[in-house]
Amino acid sequence: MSSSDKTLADRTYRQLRGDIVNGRLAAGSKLKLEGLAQDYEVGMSPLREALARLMGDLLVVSEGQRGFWVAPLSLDELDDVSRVRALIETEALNAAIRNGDAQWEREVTAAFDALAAVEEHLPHTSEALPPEQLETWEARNRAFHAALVSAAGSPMLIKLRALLYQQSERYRRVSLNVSRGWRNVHDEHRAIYDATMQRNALRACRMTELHLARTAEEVRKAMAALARDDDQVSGGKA
Amino acid sequence: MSSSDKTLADRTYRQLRGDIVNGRLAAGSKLKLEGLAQDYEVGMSPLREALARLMGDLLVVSEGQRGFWVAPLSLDELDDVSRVRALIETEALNAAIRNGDAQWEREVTAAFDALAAVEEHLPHTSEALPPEQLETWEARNRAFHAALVSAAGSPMLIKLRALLYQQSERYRRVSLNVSRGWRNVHDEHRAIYDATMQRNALRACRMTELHLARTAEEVRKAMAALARDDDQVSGGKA
DNA sequence: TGTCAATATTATTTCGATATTTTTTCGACA
DNA sequence: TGTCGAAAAAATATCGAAATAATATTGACA
Repeated sequence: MSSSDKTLADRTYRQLRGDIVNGRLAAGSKLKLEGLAQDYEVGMSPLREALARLMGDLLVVSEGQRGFWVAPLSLDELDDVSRVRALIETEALNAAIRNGDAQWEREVTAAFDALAAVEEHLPHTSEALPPEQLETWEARNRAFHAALVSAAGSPMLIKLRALLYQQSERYRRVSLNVSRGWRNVHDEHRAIYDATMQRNALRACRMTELHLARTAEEVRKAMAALARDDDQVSGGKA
Repeated sequence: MSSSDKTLADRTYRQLRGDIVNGRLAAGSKLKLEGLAQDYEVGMSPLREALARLMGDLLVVSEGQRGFWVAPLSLDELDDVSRVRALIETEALNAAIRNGDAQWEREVTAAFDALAAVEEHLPHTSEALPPEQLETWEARNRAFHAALVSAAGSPMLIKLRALLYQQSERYRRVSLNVSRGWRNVHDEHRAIYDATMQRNALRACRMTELHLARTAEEVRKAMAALARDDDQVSGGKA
């Protein structure tokens, strides 16, 4: 499938990662090895190798001799991830605005335009979004935020940012499955884009912080609602 | 060996990690699977699982169907790691000084005292340090820096800090094998400790930045010297 | 009825061998 | 002599089953 799928372990790693991030594999659920091996059509070796790599991405947790689980999501971790992501993301954006050349500007603009094309006809009401359109938005949102910081000149900062973005994406997908109303996220993206193009690092970082904080707040509400529902359900059964 | 060595893969992961960080496995060297399996007395499955996890720690790199290598060290990456580490470490220290309670103060003090006990009779001259004493210093230095930020209240910040500390340690060990002179690193540790105990976050962070920058500078010189020697050697042969 | 231990079951972990790919070697040919 | 390509060697990647550990079940006993 992907470019660097030289081995089965690579392919399985990517498939599992996608299924965890988009929530197809539920947070906290047990990963039964035999079942996974059948689902992904691989043997134990590449499967375990993929799971070991996912531990490094903080998407999977394990306990010796007891197996693997999808890393759980929690309100506390949401706050933690959001705060650290804001730190890393603003640091990277700041550096990118300092270092970025004309080529970078073109790439950011292209990514922004592609994202804008999807966002301009997002439902403002609480309609459900077709899954295919959601995936397009996710991909372009990811590409836009990645393009912004791509000129930071720091591979390590980029790497940590990618890790944290992925964590955030997991949380965001939860909220998209609960409250299907889209706040005007496009205005926030445009504010970041404009400030970046004006090389106004301070404003670009402030707008980024605001953007991340608002997203986190939305997720927090969705998770709190979910937790209430779960309590009701499990409470009703008990 | 370690506490959580429930599986062979765990044990092998820890052994390999230690051997990479302390330089026993040279940076950039090829990791031949059969040889490693014999050295560590394990089969392919736990070995590959351990290597996959080390990729997440940025200690091992791989290329599909071509195997694994110890992640290389470079001057560029040294700068990158040092800068990002300073960012994370000061953020964490700042939060710890804000949040730390009396128990935290006691732990930091205990870690500092233990470190001081080793550092006070370090050779100021360019004597070589006995390996056993070096390992003691490494362990206590790690424990001191970990204790400082332990009250940051942010698991993610702590996790990223640990990753970056480990990267730095790899580089530092290079310089310790080249220039065996110890600068007065104890004064720097004491300055950080004192400022922290006075809850002077600004000063504590400044002292930390200085400490990290000086260490990086020392490593940079050592690596530059090494690179010159290597050029001579490979140049002489070519 | 409740607890505990022995047993059965299920799941994870590991090994050894095989399949596949890459790298090296060697010889034909220009 | 140098280059190209085919065959041999070496190394990686994968499978399937055996070994090991954790969990669930059962029945004896208090």
